[in-house]
Amino acid sequence: MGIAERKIRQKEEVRCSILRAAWQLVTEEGWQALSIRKIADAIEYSVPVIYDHFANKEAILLELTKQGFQILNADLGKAKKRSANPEKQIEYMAYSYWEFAFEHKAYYQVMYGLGMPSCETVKEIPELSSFTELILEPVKHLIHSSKHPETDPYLKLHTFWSMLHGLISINMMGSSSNKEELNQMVLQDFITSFISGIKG
Amino acid sequence: MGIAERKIRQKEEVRCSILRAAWQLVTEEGWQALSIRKIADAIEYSVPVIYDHFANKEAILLELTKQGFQILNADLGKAKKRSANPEKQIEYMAYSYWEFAFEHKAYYQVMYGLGMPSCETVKEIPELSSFTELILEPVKHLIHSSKHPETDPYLKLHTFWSMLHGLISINMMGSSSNKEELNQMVLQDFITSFISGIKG
DNA sequence: CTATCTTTGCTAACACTGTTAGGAAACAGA
DNA sequence: TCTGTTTCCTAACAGTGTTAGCAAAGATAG
Repeated sequence: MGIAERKIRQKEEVRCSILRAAWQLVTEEGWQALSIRKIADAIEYSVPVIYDHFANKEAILLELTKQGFQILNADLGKAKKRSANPEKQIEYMAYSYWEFAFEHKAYYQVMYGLGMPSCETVKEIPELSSFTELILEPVKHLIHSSKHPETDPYLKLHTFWSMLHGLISINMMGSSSNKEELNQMVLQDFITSFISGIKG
Repeated sequence: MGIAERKIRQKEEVRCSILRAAWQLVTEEGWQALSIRKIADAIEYSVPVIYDHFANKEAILLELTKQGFQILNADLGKAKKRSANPEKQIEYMAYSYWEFAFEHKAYYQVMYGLGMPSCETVKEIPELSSFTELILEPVKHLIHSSKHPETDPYLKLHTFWSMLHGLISINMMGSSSNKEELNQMVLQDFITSFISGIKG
């Protein structure tokens, strides 16, 4: 019965095209300008078809968020492999995270800028746990060989993530001039500060 | 001509009642649920009257943002006065900032959660400069008496603010259980990390 | 006191938004 | 061919921000 399979494939195709259209609209006009009707226009279907594939608008954004975390995870994985030294790993991952935020600005804004409102639902992103575990490992190593080996690594992970996110979000809304220069300094400042904070 | 003055006073009263109503709606239903029509209902005027006092919806939110920064500045000012030691001043101010965020959650979310979108306009908040200067002073002192007195204080201020904001925003969307405990630790962790980062 | 002119505040509309109910057409299986 | 399902659209509901245009009330001048 290849006929049922074709239907499934077609359905999947529509679902995909919805996400493609949504993503294009987000990059072109910002995620706040995203609307169901614009998506419907883009995929050349009527509005209710979208609701056969997604429960609501937020579900679409959530899917894009997942995609974002997948890319971020891949980037961080690569960065980590560049060294076996935990200290260097943390540094490279911080740079990688930073680069992701500014090179995939649209993704980052959907992932967090959508931000505080819908973040009860964000907990249910499995991509998020791989993300945390990726960073957790070198942090553990670093703590282990520090002056305070009893430190809670989850606490440090939390701090790492939060600070990095804060730096990025404050920077994103900032002066827009002297971008490259300041960013480089702020990031370096953060990394040394963080690592020296663990070492004691 | 007391008659013109009365008119001005009345106009100011309406303007005030708009902000009061807006604020009440924000605290009750969250700032995303705020709508011009709900405000109009609350103040018992028709919709267009609101546009005689504010250019648009965002202008109302911006006004609330300003109020938020005024309160925050007052809090930080008090915290600072509790000690003459720059190190302690930074610590107290960090605590104060933290407390503000969690006790005036609605304000904080309007101030930042409105966040990245409308933050080209946020630059034009004069309250923001007093805010930065308040923190800048102890940072300068601390740098001056550190191992690296040539460090840029603005860079450190930037780092301080960003990290604190990051900690708060990540914490706000978090597990909601073990709130008090974790928060206390994360905050303490940040402060020591930051100060030790300056000292070298 | 009346006529004019300005201010004030309303109704109604425009152009959107997310979401859904209900029906028509196309398609699959008997 | 007839029946039942799936697919898909039209149209509507209930909102949103924003504005044009008009009527009533207030203030000013003759």
